[in-house]
Amino acid sequence: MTETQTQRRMTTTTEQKTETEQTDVCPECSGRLVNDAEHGETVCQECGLVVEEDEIDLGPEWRSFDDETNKSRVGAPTTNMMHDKGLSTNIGWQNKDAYGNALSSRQREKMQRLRTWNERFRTRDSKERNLKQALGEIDRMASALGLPETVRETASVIYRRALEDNLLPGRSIEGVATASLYAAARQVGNPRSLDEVERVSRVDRMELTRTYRYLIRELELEIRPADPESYIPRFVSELGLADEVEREARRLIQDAREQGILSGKSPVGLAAAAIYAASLLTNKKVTQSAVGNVADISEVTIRNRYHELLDAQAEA
DNA sequence: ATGGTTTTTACTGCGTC
DNA sequence: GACGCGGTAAAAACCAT
Repeated sequence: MTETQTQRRMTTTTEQKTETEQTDVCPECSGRLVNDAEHGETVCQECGLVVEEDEIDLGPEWRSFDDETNKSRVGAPTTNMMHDKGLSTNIGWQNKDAYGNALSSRQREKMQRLRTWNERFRTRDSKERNLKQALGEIDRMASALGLPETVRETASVIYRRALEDNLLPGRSIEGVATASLYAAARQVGNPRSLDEVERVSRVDRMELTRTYRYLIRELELEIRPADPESYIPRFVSELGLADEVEREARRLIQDAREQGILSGKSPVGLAAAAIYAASLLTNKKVTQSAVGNVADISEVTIRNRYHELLDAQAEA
């Protein structure tokens, strides 16, 4: 591109004061990149390549509505650091008016009342936002895990209780939401393993288990160890196996339970092993690794468990 | 923190298709 | 030779104390 062309382009754009120069260069043609804040784009001056789109111009509005001198609307850019994006009202603590003069005692009392109310509204508002975000999160994870409505409702009840009891401070909304969902799924007998929950959550396993334990303790939730049987139907259908296999697997678990072999072993592992054993007994064989995959259990564990299950079966 | 239990990882050998 | 399976040893994770 020649000098004159560049010049011409520049003169047409310099009027737009919102446009700012950048030091970056175009990945395509090495031309100069220009940030066009008005359209929310970063474009190349040479070839017109749009590098970034959908940025939001947080600056004052360029257009003026009334007289030509006032070209901004009010307020500072918003920030995500505060729950209300810094848009709420703050009332200063000093008993001075806008000019720094002391207030009369009557005025002081009034200001005190205003502070109290403002604080009340603000915290209520913050709780509501908190809840909204958490419930959205619970909903998202629940659908990702294919959990029914009842689980979501239970989860949101648990979350609300946590919020009411002020269990949130020091913990992330994400974490508590995830733990609530995990607890709810177990409570209603439609459990998901920690692995599965962790996969759809934004928090890591440590935070999840820690928060979960905390919730159980503080809210005194009664949650028994998950029943291996409750995992069986889901895994069976994911493997595309017949109902026959499911029945057989259930029977194996029940027999084992009567012999007291179940305690201490991971319920998911037992379910997986029962399915594998059942597939052998019914001649509908699936591989250990296939079962292991849908259940997130190692083949070794399946081997160990299914031997025990078959032994227990022989005893009975 | 610690120790006991369970699960996982990695590796090896065997039989089959 | 790849695959499914069985077994083992050592590491890692989990849990109650």
